[in-house]
Amino acid sequence: MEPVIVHPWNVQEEEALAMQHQLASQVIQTDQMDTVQMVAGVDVAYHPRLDKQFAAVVILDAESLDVVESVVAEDTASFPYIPGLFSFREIPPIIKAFKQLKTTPDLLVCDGQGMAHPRRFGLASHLGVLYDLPTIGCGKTRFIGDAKEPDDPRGAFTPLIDQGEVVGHVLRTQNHTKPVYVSIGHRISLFTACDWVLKLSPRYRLPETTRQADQRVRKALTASLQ
DNA sequence: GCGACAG
DNA sequence: ATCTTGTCGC
Repeated sequence: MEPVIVHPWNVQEEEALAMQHQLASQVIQTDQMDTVQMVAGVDVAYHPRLDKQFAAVVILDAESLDVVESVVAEDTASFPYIPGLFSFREIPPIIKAFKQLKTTPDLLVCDGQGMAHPRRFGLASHLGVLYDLPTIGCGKTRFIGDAKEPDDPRGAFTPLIDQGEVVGHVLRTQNHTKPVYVSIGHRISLFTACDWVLKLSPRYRLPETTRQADQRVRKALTASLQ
């Protein structure tokens, strides 16, 4: 599948910032999704030299959580890692992987933030707008905002607040386990996003989508080292 | 100026 | 993200 929006990636920091400001206005913060049957997960891994990168996209059956399709693409990173401009480093290889996909997902879960971002346009929002897909940001660690520690039971959450605004939820997906940072990517509400993260994390801290994508991308990376 | 800083 | 040894625990 191809993006519905195409824009240059060989940009400098200043232009990338301007693009984020412009594209952020297109993010939809309410549920605009059909019945979710296919859920996608995406992840990127790096060669020890940090210029070679691999992206994996997996498609899971939303009910059984079985993997029904997976693709991997290799690329050379051209944009440096700059906090706040993460998507300009990771999306190019992800676009390569998406081109190989036969299945169109109904929802995409990303390893990183959505609106929990300085300009409310993290990786998940960027991918959502580019592909016009409902997306969720599910990060392993905090990027911006402050929050109290959520209570013990799985499902408990606290608001993640930045500049007086709720930009995400700190959500506990397993009892006595470090919580994850959930935020709106695109075309979904924060509460629906948390419901999906919980549904996709029946056994482990991270959603199965992220785990499966991570597993495949690591395998591709390891194979390339031999 | 200093500290923080998705992956 | 990746480099790294052991270690504690289910």
